This record gives sequence, structure tokens and C-alpha cells, in this order.
Amino acid sequence: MGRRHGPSLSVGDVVAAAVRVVETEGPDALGISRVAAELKIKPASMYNHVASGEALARLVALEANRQFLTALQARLEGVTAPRDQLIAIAYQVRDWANENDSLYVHMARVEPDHADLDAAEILSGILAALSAPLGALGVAEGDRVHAMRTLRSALHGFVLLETSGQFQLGVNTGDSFEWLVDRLIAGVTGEQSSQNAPA
Amino acid sequence: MGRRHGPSLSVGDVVAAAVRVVETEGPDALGISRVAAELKIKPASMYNHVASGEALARLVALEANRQFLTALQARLEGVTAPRDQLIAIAYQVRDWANENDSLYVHMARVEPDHADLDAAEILSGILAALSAPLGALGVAEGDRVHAMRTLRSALHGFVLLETSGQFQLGVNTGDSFEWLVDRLIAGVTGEQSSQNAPA
DNA sequence: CCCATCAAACTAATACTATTAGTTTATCCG
DNA sequence: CGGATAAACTAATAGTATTAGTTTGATGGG
Repeated sequence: MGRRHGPSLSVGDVVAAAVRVVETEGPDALGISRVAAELKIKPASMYNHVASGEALARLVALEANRQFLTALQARLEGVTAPRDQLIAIAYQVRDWANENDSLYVHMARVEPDHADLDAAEILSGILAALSAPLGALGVAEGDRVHAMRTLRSALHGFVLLETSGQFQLGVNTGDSFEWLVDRLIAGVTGEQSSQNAPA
Repeated sequence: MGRRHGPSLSVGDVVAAAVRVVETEGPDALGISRVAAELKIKPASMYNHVASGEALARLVALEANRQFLTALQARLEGVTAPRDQLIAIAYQVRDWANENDSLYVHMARVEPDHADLDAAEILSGILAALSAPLGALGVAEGDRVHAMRTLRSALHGFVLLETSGQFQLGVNTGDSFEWLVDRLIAGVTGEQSSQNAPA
């Protein structure tokens, strides 16, 4: 055949199709062939847009991170109290992961490329959102990185365990998350938990 | 050809070979063909031992969980103080994940089969190890599940982020983990952090 | 002790996947 | 308007999982 009529596909179109595939068929369905089918082109033509299947996976992870950051910033709009900001971040992580569970799982699987400046910029944005309220709450400079890592770890771990069904049934996970957020903020900022102040 | 001389392969041999493949070539290398090569048999012969590639992945995850639980119980041997038990569990999770990072990543990828009684038993063992010290530290019955989920989340999230290189360089991750464990135990048990008692 | 059965290997075939090389052709720019 | 480029194609290679059917070593009953 040869080149088709009309506007050609851009990398953005390819990534959008790939995101669609992940969302509708799960993270394992992502691949050159499946995305090519989604775009109604032959698999070999995918290489006009991406270097490899791995590169495609990386682009999807990057796009997912971008969407996550945008949603996070929107959610923080107008939230000024630092403690409220931390709570908003926590719930945004969980809500976003639950609404986009295939994308979230995919993000978690892709190892970040530290040479990718776009990826680094997005990660910086996420970390900045976390850093600000911690500073405002008086977490010392030297503890800041530890506190951020602790928060990221707990939130990331929770949503992964939750979305992959690793919490046994019987107790509502929403209640557990509320509990986690409360204790985590208490532990990280050094303040008292609102639910369990010692006598 | 036909059946070979000498003792035949057992499922245990197959799983052991699969574990070896994961350890030496990473979680993505696990598959019917690669494990068949490791055992010096043809891929089709693998189906005499496992039902599918997915079943093989599940068996490897189960074996990894088994090994993890065994190591955890060994580490807890002789540790009687509940707070020390929690600390031992935390460091065991991190140490085991760092020493067996491919296996750990594989475990995290496989969705648990709630119908598998062996898997359920191992998970129970792990949860029991976590539950005991929390009870001894006075975490109320109704908070127990929340506390266990919080601890699992934070530990799981930390080691996943650490092993996949998602913490940016510059600050030692060991220091962060120490900080996390301290604050987490404080937050979960309602006691004061040893590092940041309010004035 | 031999023979029938069974388990575990095999071969062969199908159907995916990713990838590379070479070809065609529409679009774009000078 | 023509040549270069970009984006599609076809074709081929190699790897993956899987099923069906075949061969054969090991094993237990008569």
C-alpha cells in the first residue's frame, strides 16, 4: 500500500490509543500489536512513531504521570491549610488509582528513566506538592526527604495492595485508608493523632 | 523421542528452576520457554507439570511467599518484646526484598488467588506475625486490621519504590527507612516517636 | 519376570508477539 | 511542479504460549 490519505498519526495519537488499550484491557494488553490494531495500522508501522515496545510502555507511564499530576494540582486548588493539603494529596492518590487502576499499575511497573527530563519534571511537580505542606507544618529540613518518602511509600503501597485485591475482605478499605492517613500525618509531623490522643 | 532415563521432574523441580530464572534474569524472563530451557526439556513438556504460563507465575509467587514467611519466622525467633518484633518485621521485609528483589517484584505483580488454600495459609502466617505485637502493644481490636494494613502498605510501598529506583539519589534510603519505621510504629501504636517528642 | 499401563518426554502445528528490511506513496517544501 | 521526506505497507525472522498426537522409559499386577 503506502501512506494513507488525510492527516498522519502523531506520537500523541499513538500514546492516546495505548492509554485506551491499557484502560479497557488492562496493563498486560499493552503492546505494539494491540495498539497498532487500535489505530488500524500494521504493527510494523508503529516503529514510525516509537522506538520499541518498551519505549511505548515508557511513554504511556509518562502520560499517566502527567495526568496524575494535573489532577493532583486541580485538587489542591484553593486548599491552603497545610494539613488539609496533605489530606487532599492522600485522597487524590487513592481516588486517582481507583479510577485509573490499570494505568496506575502500569506506572508502578515501569522503571523510571532518570535521563528523561520530562519524567523528572513531572516527578518534581509531585514532590513539590508534597514538600510544601510538610515545610509549613514544621517538618525540619533534614527530615523532609524522609517524610516525603514515608508518605509516598504508605500511599503507594496502600493503593497497590488495595487495587490488586491483597487486603482480605471483611473490613472496609476506605475506613482503613482514613485511619492510615490520620496516623501517618500524625507520625510524620510529630503531632498527636486526632483519634488516639494518649490519656 | 519419548521419556528420558532417570528420575522424572517434579513440580518442585520446575518451580525451583523458575525461581532460578527469575533470580538470574529478572521477573520479565519468567515464562514457559525460558524455564523449559533451564530444565533442558522442550516447552511443550512443561505442560506435564503446570497448566499454563500464568499458573507457573502463580507457583513462583507462592514459593516466594513461602520463603519470605520462613525467613520472617526465623528472624523473629527469640524476639519477645512487641516493639522489637515490629522493628524486626520491618527490617526483614526490607532486607528480604533487597536480597531477592526480582522475586519480590514478581510477587507484587501476581494477583493473589483467593481460592488457593496454600496461598491463604501463608498470608495468614504473615498477618499473624504482624498482629501479635500490635495486640501486645495495646492496639485495640477494632484498630488492628487498620494498623496491619497501614504497616503492610508503608513497608511494601517503600521497598517497591526503593528497589525500582524511584527515590531520587542524594539521601541515603537506609536512613529514610529507619525514620519511616520509627514514625510508623509511633503513629500506629499511638505512642510518642523516639526522635521527635513534642516539647 | 514379563507385560500392560501410565507418565513424561517428544514432534508438529497454530497463533500470537516484537522487530528489521525493503517498498510504495501521499504530503510538504523549495 | 518536482524531489525529499514521512508514514504507511509487505515480507521475513525470531521468540512466545498452547494444543494434539506420538514415542518410550518406568512401574506395578498377574
